[in-house]
Amino acid sequence: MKRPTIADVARRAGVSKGAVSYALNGQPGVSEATRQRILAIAREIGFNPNSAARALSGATANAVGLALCRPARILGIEPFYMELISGVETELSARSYALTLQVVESPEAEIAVYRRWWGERRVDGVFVCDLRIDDRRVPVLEELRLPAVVIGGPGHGGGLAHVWSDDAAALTEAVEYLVALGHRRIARVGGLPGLLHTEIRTEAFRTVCGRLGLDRSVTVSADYSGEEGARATRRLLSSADRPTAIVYDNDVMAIAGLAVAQEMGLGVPSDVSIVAWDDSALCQLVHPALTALSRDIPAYGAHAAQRLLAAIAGNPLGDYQDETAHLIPRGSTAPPAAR
Amino acid sequence: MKRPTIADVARRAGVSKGAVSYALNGQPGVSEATRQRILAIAREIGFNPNSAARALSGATANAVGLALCRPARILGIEPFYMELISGVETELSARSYALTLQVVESPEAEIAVYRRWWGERRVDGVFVCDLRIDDRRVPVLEELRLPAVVIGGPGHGGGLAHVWSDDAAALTEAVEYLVALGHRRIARVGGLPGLLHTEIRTEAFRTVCGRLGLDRSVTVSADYSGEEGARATRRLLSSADRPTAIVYDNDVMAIAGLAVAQEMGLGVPSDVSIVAWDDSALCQLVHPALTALSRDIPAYGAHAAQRLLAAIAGNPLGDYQDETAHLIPRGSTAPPAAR
DNA sequence: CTGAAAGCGCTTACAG
DNA sequence: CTGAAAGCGCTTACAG
Repeated sequence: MKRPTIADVARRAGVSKGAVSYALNGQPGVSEATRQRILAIAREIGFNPNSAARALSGATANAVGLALCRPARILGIEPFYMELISGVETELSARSYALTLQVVESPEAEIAVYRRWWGERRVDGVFVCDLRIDDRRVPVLEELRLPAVVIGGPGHGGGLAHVWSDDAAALTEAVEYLVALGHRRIARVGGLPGLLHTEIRTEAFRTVCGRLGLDRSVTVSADYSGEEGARATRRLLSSADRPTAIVYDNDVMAIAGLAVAQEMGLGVPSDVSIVAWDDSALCQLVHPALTALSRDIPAYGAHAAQRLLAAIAGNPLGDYQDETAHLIPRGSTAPPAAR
Repeated sequence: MKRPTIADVARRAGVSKGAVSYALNGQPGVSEATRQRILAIAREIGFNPNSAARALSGATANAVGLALCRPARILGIEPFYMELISGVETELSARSYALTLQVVESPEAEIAVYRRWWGERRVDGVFVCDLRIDDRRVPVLEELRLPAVVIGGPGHGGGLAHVWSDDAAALTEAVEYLVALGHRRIARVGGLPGLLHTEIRTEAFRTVCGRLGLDRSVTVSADYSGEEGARATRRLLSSADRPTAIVYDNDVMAIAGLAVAQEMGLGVPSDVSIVAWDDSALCQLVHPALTALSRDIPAYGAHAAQRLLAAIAGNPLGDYQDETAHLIPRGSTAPPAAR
């Protein structure tokens, strides 16, 4: 099959190629009657503008990029990214923007991808995930002037726009809830150290525990994987001063923690209460269902996409604070048993 | 920053733009010495070919497409797709191919996406997932002559190349294993009816149960989600003629089934044995860990990508049968208790 | 309101 | 082995 071009439309309509371009792009320069005639013909012959030609003249690729730097085994199991992508897509599809996805091995590789995308003019902008403190990607994106939206924050994104939610407040709510139930020895299994949201949560945990006088609280670091979540839980639950409640930085580690408790013959929630972060469907698949810090991740992605498209269009909207995750109590939390 | 173009490289090297193009693409037409000089300069000034310009003249977009038609809540929770994508990416990145991802709402929308991608020349080829019997996407892709690799099969892909694995054999192995343990009442919670791999498994289940004389075996249909997996399990376990073992079409439903059994006060594996399909890390997160039909999904994706790139290059390699999923026994299966 | 033309940055026959 | 030129299919000033 031969792809129809703008010239085919122009010939059929008896106008110039320029007129067709104006009509298709909603620009002034053609009469309304002509525009409608051209649009009808384009539809009839199944015309779609060649994206390469358009990119070459218009300088917009109509595509945005998302580079993910997590090992395959974590990417697969973490519902977060796919949910985020689903949300991003709803915005992008509506404006016929494509999403270019790339899985990278390291922050350096990710930076190389950005440089290549920029050089190839392959994308008009990018999403930046898993922001770190003093993130080396930020100055590169600023130097390239590649429009970018940081998913996460606040802060540490240089001049890049953030779409973020208040993790400190959410964590504080979870701890206060556990304390209201009567817990005093609360532990936290944190995500990868160095990631900004991990650090924000660690700091918030320290703060709220200090304020409430929970002096035996502790954070153990893990990498968001089930294996490390399990290991951290095993360590916590076999310590002399066993916590009565554990807050996890994602749902995968929380589920692994639940299995470890059951394995060790401890009841959940009778012996240990468990709170998960990120309330994917996973949390309701297990028994007992997990109390979780929930938020609408597809919406989060959609907001990020809106901001990125606005930045690309030259109307940056600045930072955006998304809803704060809120606690959904389920069967995995209860008052601690008297011991 | 101004992006360097081929003209910048040519000027610096004191050669024509054509010579630079030949040098960069490994074509004959420049001496080895000149080629090296040109490559060094390109590297030095950070030149990357503009992908739009290249696509416009060369007719290749250096991108392939993947359209996924599953609701966000299932996409997020099913590790399969992300693992597949990870594997696809390893092949694509190695050849500087980009992956364009699109989440669609319906098979019709997916077909529209293919037509648009083709018309826009946005991708050089596509992956087709979740093949159905008499799949309407197949004739469209053939008509468009858009190179495509079907992930799944065998059969029902028209002239499109398949990368598939023998689900019938894997399912048979699982049932034979359960029978060897002593089970006679085996149920199956199947995936979405209409999907080819679901139908293949349903047929294989019927066949092996017939052969082994398991006349009370039954398949219940679900949609791969945890909710429906739980509902189906609840139905099966509350029936008078309760099965002693259940085989699930994915890991998410199996985990939901495990929770339901525990909820109902049934022991796993003492009262019910559970076998999951697709052995993601999830299966080892729960307690007891799930016996699963395991295969290397990133490798599956990588093979599909190799085939697609070959087809795009004009050297179609034909169908490819990937490894058959093999059973990994874990704690969720055991001989049935005497009743 | 419309048409003819230049130009985006490459690739690739075609001459030398 | 190398250079000059056409062409891919659009967009967008620039004339009319």
